[in-house]
Amino acid sequence: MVTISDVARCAGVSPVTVSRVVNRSGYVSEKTRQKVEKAIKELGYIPSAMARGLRLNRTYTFALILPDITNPFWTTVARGVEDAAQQREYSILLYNVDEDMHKQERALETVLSQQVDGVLIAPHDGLVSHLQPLRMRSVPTVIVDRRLNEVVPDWPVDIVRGDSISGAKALTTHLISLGHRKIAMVSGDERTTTAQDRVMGYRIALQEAGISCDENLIVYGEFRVSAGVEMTNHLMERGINFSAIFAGNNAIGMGVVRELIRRGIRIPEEIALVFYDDYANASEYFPFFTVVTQNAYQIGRTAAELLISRATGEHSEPREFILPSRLVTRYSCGSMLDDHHQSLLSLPIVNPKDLKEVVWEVPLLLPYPA
Amino acid sequence: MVTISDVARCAGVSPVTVSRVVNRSGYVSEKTRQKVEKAIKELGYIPSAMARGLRLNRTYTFALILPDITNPFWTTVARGVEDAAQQREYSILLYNVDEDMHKQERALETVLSQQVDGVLIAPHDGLVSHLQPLRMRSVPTVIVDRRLNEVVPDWPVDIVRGDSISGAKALTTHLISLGHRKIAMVSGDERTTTAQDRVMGYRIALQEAGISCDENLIVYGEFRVSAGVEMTNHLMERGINFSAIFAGNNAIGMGVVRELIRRGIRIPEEIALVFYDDYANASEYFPFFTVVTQNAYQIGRTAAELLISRATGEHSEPREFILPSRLVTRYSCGSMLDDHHQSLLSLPIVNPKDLKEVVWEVPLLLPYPA
DNA sequence: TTGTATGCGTTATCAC
DNA sequence: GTGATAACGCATACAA
Repeated sequence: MVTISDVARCAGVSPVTVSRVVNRSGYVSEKTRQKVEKAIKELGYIPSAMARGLRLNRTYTFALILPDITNPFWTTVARGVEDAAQQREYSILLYNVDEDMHKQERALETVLSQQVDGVLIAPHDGLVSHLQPLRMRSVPTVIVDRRLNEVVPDWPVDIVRGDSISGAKALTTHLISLGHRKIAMVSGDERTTTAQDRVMGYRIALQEAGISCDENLIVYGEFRVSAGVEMTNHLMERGINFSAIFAGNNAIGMGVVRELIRRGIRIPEEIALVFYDDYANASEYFPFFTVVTQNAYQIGRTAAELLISRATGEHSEPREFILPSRLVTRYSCGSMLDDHHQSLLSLPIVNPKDLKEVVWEVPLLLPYPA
Repeated sequence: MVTISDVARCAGVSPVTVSRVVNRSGYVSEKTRQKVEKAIKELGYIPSAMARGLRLNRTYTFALILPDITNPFWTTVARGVEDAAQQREYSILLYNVDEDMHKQERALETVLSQQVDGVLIAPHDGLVSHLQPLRMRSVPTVIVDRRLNEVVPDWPVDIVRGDSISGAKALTTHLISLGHRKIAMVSGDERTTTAQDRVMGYRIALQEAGISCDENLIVYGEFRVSAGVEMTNHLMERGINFSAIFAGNNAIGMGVVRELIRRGIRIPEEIALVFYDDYANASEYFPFFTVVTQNAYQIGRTAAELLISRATGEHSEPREFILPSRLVTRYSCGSMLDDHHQSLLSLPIVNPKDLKEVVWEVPLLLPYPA
């Protein structure tokens, strides 16, 4: 390996001078600079980020801890994070933790040993205790698309997320406005704050519509396609009566679709369906369900930028960004469509030319009482 | 920050002893081990991976350089890589390079400075010169889902990929067997070896069927949805005559679908469509096109395991793994379906219960002449 | 403008 | 069994 000393020897100067040239710090005469640069090129010298990091206590690396890099929502978040990081010369260490607390703990431990400059994490639950390692060592942290269940006055975490409560309320209200009264909520893991918020939004919508909430209609599982299949199956097997399904996230929604299709149940004629978050634009190709979409790319980008700003000391007080969501309905959107489009409801697939795409900016309903 | 010396002081031993306890190396008496372990716990000591890396010249980190972490194929590869790495306590540095040679170069430079133990890369093109930095510093390297255009006797790179030639040949033959003679090839960037191989397989299939290849039917673009839209548009605008489209990858395929739907062209009645690689199981939900799928997860997993094996010196001679692909056809697969299923062709969407799913292991056709 | 000395946190080597 | 010493590659404080 070519080190700074090799370059120094080759250029006939001291290592410090090479360092100064590389980092553009301190005074270096034009002549020596050129000598040094020539030597660097000749030897193909590349500074060791590790040695530099050890010395400076800065690695220009962030950790990105996600539940599932296979889910289009999270990959788009990751893409936003990566773009912002790359632009500012930061690298990203990726950890996939599967909504598994054990894996999350291991990832956190590893991350601490790596001395990253910051952590972007979608924590499995809202307990601060599970992020304790980050807090103790005051690692700059941004929480992505989720939130904490507690207020932590002495730990300045930033949060970038959508407003799941208002999004879920919008979806539920949409279904109610179409005449649905029995709406099944097929949710993800109850411990995640997004699952909590989406169920909360669902309850609020029902309450405001004067519909009593049947607890049998609320099912918790995992944020995965297979869980969507299983939960749908479970509901059908138990013979529970409902005319619409609210899928707690995009993967669950795809599972619901799969199971309903398998059973030969037509969407939305027999059972209507709404998703939280689209699934790689599935709603565009398969426009028989309605989605609330968050701008995942922007969430990722904003989170990374915020982390850079915190890591470089540009801000220190905690910040929370709540990005807007949109309700997108392309079909079965009776309450929003005119008669002509209503009549399309009986068709299983519609030529998009005949479709009116309705996009509705979901108003933020914050703050909510605890 | 708590260092090894702090622990040593707290336990009343020397740093070396602490190191021995942490790494289970050398002899340590049971009594001191307990003292040290108590001190570690009390102080919350976490070894610095950086300092250790500097000393050992090993980071337990791999770089994963991908074209597009938003594409379900690559995310599944990434997932396989991550799983294998996590299992062996390796971390993954993720770089997204967008089939952009400039970004790839920057990523490589960064990666070298990080002193990763190995690199997993889907190189933009097959030129060894563009991987020169890795070769010069003999960084253990595995090429993922692509290959090199040159033979490099003195650089032992491993390769894990599918056989795009045979896969593309199978897809093309499938179309030919359905009666198609004018098949448009909507390919990705001509510089990537997968694009080259898939066009090659397409040509071979035509040739074997005695169909002359109309060069106007071959279009090159990017491996993205938007490019799929544009290329389809381009073909239609130029009034070129064809009855089927071969999409060079999954994203392009989704673009083709989007544009055909937009134009109100029915798939496959008016234009048949095949994809290379599925798109998040799109073919399952939307079973009117045929795909060749690679086991992306296995590709990623195998690649990571291979890299671990090389990084730990378990093997040194170059290896190439060619994983099998499958042709999956669920609809419009006239030549493979019986009359009943043939009759389904006129329906735009079919209840999967009525569908015969045909999965065909694509035989490897290697080796091919250069 | 350049160089010397020092230390970042760790572990291999050798001595006791 | 345990400890002192040196070195990994770099950048800072200080001296020249």
